[in-house]
Amino acid sequence: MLFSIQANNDRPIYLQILQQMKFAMAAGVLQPDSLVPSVRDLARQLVVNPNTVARAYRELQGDGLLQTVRGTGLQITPEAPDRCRQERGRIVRDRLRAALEEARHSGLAPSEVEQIVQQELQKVNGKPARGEAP
Amino acid sequence: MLFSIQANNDRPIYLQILQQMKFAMAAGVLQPDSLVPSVRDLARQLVVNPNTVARAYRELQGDGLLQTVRGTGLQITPEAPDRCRQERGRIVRDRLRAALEEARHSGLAPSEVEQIVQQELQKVNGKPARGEAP
Amino acid sequence: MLFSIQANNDRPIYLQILQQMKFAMAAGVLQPDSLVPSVRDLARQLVVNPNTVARAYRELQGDGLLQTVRGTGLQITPEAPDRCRQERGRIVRDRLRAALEEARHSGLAPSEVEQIVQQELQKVNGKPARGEAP
Amino acid sequence: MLFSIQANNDRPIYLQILQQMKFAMAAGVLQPDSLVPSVRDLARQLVVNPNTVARAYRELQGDGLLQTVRGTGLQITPEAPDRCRQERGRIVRDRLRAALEEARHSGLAPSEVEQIVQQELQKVNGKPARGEAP
DNA sequence: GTGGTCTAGACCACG
DNA sequence: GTGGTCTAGACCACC
Repeated sequence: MLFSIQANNDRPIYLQILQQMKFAMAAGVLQPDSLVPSVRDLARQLVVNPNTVARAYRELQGDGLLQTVRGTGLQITPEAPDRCRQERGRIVRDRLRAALEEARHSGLAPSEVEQIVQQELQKVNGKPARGEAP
Repeated sequence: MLFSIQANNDRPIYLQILQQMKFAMAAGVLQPDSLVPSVRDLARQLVVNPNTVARAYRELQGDGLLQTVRGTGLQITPEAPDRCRQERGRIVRDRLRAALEEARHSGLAPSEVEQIVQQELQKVNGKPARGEAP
Repeated sequence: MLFSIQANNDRPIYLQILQQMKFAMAAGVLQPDSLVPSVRDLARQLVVNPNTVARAYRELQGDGLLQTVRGTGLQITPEAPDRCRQERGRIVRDRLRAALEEARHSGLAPSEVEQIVQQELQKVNGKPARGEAP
Repeated sequence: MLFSIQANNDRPIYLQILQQMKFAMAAGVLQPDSLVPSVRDLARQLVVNPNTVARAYRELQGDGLLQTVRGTGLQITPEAPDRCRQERGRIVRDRLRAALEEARHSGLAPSEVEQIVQQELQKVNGKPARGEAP
């Protein structure tokens, strides 16, 4: 399956779908000109309301990453992969920067912050996804 | 005065106040037994709705970090510094972990993520990037 | 062949076909008693779904502009040219009026609207704007 | 009242709201920093579902013409008037051009098209709004 | 009070 | 079958 949704997350479901689609486009999992899963199908897969999927798709249209093919479905635009690769880096960098700035302003010494970063970095990298060898 | 509020931030104002007060308590900027600014004063200073300050204070009371002194104001509890120092580390760590996990699932290679982390860490610590003078 | 279809246009494809056929009948490009291209042929030519062509033809039948000739195809009716000539004027007038009314309600001054109309009229008629050579 | 909605129009209600707000911003009827009517209020006025209004507002946010002031309402951005003035001209021009190009390709002679344009232009301008003298 | 999110379900146009 | 629009109503966070 393409995506995983966490309903308890503080981030809206439609944004989770949106971002995961962008990441998938950046990674080449979703190719230009191909059709994304239909609103109804994806809604069934993710066990969410079709309107929620439609909203994510609508925003992706607004971003120029999807376009409608009438009566057929939604198609990934040619520009999508490039744009998503760029945005992916930006998203990741921005979120990391925000967390680091907050840490910096917490009163913790830079060395303490750095230590935490290294610890968490190892945890995250050492936590293999989908049963990879550790 | 103490805090800086970003109204356009995605984080609620009352949480910004709350967290910055905790950081100040952890850092010793706010000492036990001393009084925090009145709701109205702080609201005027920060140019926010008094209800917003009141909510932050209410939660700090609920956490046992502030206590009412009848007819006088809100006082920082003796336990506040210790508790805030502990919580500070937890907050910083949690936010960093979340950002790193998101980076991990973005499709970027771990080496790329690490590179971004190092770059941003230097920026935040004020160390010069690419040979800039400090 | 006859028509040009813009799939990304906001107007439905079947209506584009329909209207262009009417215009062709009005102009005499399509003559009474002659046969229109088969659904499949036209669909291939225009690279659209045969259902789409079929729908346009169906509506033209409903309008009395096409009639079936059993085992042979669809034939242009004797009344078609007259009817299309009349309708052509109505279509053009209606669309122009709608655009002008919208312009009227945009808050632009009538003189500004008129200026835009003149400019676009010249462009469309191929007349040179601002002293360009024709 | 600010706007008038035609439910029978072929254009979606949320787009009618959207465009009329843009026109109002362009005309200065809606000023920067002021709040637009609340979703619920406008929905009541127009007798449409609040979600429909919310959708129009959401798209205006996406265009950078509105911004949320949390717990307070939606505010017109400083850039809105300029952007809307520009867009107003573009919208009006585009729609007129489309209608004129269609007229041009209808098979009508340029002189006939021009005649229709002049007639409709007079009608539209001669139709005074809100009881102006003719 | 405000906007934001989500669900449920209906209807329509298009292919 | 597809997406698009609209309605109705619920719940939430924030101010």
